[in-house]
Amino acid sequence: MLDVNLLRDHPELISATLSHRGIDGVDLDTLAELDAQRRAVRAEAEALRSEQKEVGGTVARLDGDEKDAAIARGAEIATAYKAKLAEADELDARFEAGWIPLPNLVHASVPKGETEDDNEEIKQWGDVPSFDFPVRDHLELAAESGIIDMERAAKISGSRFGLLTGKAALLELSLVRWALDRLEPQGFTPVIPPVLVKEEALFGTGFFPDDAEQVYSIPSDDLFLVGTSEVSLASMHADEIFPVADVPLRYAGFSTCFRRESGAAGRDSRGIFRVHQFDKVEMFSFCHPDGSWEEHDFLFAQEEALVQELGIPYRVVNVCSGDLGASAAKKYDIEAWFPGQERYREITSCSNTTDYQSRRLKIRVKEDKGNRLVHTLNGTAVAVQRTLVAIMENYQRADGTVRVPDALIPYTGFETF
RNA sequence: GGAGAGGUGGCCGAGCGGACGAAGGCGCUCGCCUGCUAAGCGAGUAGGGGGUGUAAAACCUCCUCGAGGGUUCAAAUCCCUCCCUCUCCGCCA
Repeated sequence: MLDVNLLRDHPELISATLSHRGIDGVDLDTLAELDAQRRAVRAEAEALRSEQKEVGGTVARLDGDEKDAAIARGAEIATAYKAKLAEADELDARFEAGWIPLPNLVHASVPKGETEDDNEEIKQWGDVPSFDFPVRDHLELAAESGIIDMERAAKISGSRFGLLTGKAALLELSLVRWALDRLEPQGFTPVIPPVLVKEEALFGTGFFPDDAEQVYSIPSDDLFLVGTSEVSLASMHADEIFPVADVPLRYAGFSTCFRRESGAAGRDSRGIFRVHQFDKVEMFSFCHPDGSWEEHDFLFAQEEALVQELGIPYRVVNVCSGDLGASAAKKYDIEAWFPGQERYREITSCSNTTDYQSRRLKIRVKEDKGNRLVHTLNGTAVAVQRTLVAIMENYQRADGTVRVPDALIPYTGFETF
């Protein structure tokens, strides 16, 4: 959620962001009028309330006719107050309906564009491997050993579910543990959070109302399955005020992630590249509002270090405005090279959501001159399934086996699979 | 799932219809005092919205005592619904 003061003092910044993001049809003038109106009506209601309290206060001290008169007067004011209050509430609701969906202000360095095709490549790392044998994709590589079983997964759960068995399962655990071991010394506290969350958590992080169609819901219990542990990690500190010394506060959350992938019908339908359920280690940081761009670089540096240690060639893209989520002010994606697809595909992303989430979640840092909203940032450490695919395809050998990246061997206990 | 207890400020804890945003204590901050880590004394110490503004300040006002509704001139206090925590029983990874 944006700061309402922007609408009052700098509406041009909002319109700039909207046009940057390619969103039109938002009537800021009407919103501003509605805002002024709701405040005026709220002020009238408050004046009545103040009078009511004053009159009410005299009732206890009066007797006889005077008391009766005060009670009668109080009743009149109470009626008027309730009516005015209802009017103010209604105006608030109308205002919020227009205000809440507005996305975060985008950073000036975000390229303007509509789809991921407009993302700006800013870096390449590593050498795209060349093979002197026919390249297999991850499913072909898994065929012999059967460590990825799509057919049986479909039997259990339908399409877009995967089953990792044997060494694939062990490799997942190795990846997770390896990532946590790298992050903990950098100040990230490992966390295993709930993945079933309340609506407030999704609203607070900006996934509601914008991406509601991507979220699995459990209507019988009013709970939702998270698409990323970012939701849980951000929400765990809702309504808190940190001492300045406590920030940046960093977590590395490990969780299963659930995504409906609605609208992705037909895309990446092969294997475990895009599935409804996957596992991920996610970095999350609550930091001082003056330091979030540095923190963004810091989180991104962790991502690069991890992918580099795995030795997977990648490129970095600065995600364009149209491909940016509502809560992000800026986002870098790392796209790994997938020999099976012969192109770069996203394996991590790192966003600075500035105060967009913290405003909804009411997370502040204590300062002498009033408390300030923290900035929140998130970044993928390891998206297990996609990383597994990237490893398999990049480390494949002529005989169809795969070499385990050196960094993981101490964790896997095996060198090939 | 069954039975009971309870949710108040950073923490503990009073209040159970009227001057209560809230006694008291602890903690913390500042000052004083005491010639030795300690003690004592004084002051301050929740968050948020709106308004006036000499706009850094100061002032006025409203909201918040788990959440939401209701009763009343008036609710932390009474009623209803929901959520959460704790204890005991049952079940269970």
